[in-house]
Amino acid sequence: MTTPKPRRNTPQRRMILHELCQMKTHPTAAELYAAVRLRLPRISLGTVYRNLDVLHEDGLIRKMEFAGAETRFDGILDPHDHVRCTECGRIEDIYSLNTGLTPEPPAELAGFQVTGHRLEFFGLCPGCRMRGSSTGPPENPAH
Amino acid sequence: MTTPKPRRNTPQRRMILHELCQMKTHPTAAELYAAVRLRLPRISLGTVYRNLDVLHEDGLIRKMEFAGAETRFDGILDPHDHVRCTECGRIEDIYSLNTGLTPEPPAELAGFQVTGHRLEFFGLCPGCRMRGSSTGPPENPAH
DNA sequence: GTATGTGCAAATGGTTTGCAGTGGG
DNA sequence: CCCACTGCAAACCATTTGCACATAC
Repeated sequence: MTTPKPRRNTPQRRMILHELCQMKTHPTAAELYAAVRLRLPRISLGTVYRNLDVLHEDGLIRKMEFAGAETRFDGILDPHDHVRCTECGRIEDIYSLNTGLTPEPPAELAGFQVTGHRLEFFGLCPGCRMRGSSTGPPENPAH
Repeated sequence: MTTPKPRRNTPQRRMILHELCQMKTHPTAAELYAAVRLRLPRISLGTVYRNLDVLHEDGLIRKMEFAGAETRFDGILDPHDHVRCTECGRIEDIYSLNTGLTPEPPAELAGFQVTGHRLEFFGLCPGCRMRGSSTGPPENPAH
């Protein structure tokens, strides 16, 4: 049924996965590109994107798409939610929240066959909070 | 503290709000542009975007930003969640779900001052479900 | 050998912006 | 009569893609 696609173990792919798993942040493709380029100076951003797709398709990494912000990637796979700082874009993991969705979200809603969900909080991270973002809201989260 | 910005009641702005409130779907800027253009043929897409921003800023409409998909707009303001079809992009409102977040989400998470949240489900809408999307998944929702 | 993967550069597509002119209050 | 707003077109920017070459297996 699900014949896995043939994959080649290229240095680029290896290094991308390696660097991603090192990083404790949730880097964007561009940030990861910068990190990988220190080791593989001739790698291209397109290759980073293509490999992130492949790695995600193979279930080796997490791809976190955010509304109105760059996609971020994560080498850690256990399920959790996120808080995102509307000021600086920083992401933190949320494990402890009782979302009322555990252990499983409803299998059906409004006739839709539900295959997944995403719970995302936004606000101000400690840093931005402290330095007082009275300079005005840079982003108006959609809700 | 919060001095409201001076606004002008232009025909374009009036028509955009009017059309949006008529529509029962959650149109994208382009869809709304098409609808408004039937009445105001010389309006530009840029004007639609600018007015949607203004209307959202003034709290008159809802702006729904989705990960990896076009932003959609809504003239209805009461709080609710959404299911989005990963096949055709269709959006349905979810009112009935106990998310464990009501009446208010936590004011603080991981040191963040939480200002909002978004709960989004994805799956297959009745139509796409029926016609069997065995053609392969067109989108790999990030979670 | 072959077809998957790569570097490069150009294309895409939703959204934003600069500018000169318009018109609401 | 001023400044918020408009139409138009170009700019933006994250991401994707076409192509010719390289290389993992």
